[in-house]
Amino acid sequence: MSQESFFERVYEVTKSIPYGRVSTYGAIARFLGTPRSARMVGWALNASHVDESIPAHRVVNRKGLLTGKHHFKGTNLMQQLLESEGVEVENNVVLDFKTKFWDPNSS
DNA sequence: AGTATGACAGTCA
DNA sequence: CTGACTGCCATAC
Repeated sequence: MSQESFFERVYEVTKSIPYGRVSTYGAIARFLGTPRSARMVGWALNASHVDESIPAHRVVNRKGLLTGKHHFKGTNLMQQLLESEGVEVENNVVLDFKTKFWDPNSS
């Protein structure tokens, strides 16, 4: 079974997000087998800041809102990274979110 | 063991 | 689509 904590699983999935794509907490949580623990995903990503290899900026809530933007080093760093990958962001919200959305389960 | 917290999701208006 | 309320899970103290 899983010796690794819930967090490590979130890291694996988050790092599995392809370039120019974004995912949601619910999708990740569901991929882990706990669709109700979307909040845990956010918590895990909060601790993910220890590992810079985790593209947490590609993870947004179901509304495509960059909720964790305030958790990043720079206030505009998260948006900057997304735009750099081809993901248009306006007012902390991902444009064409449904098009950029990537589901680990559908992958 | 119980309480408090959290980068959410789903439902209702 | 947005705003407000509730529910759920896991971690930390």
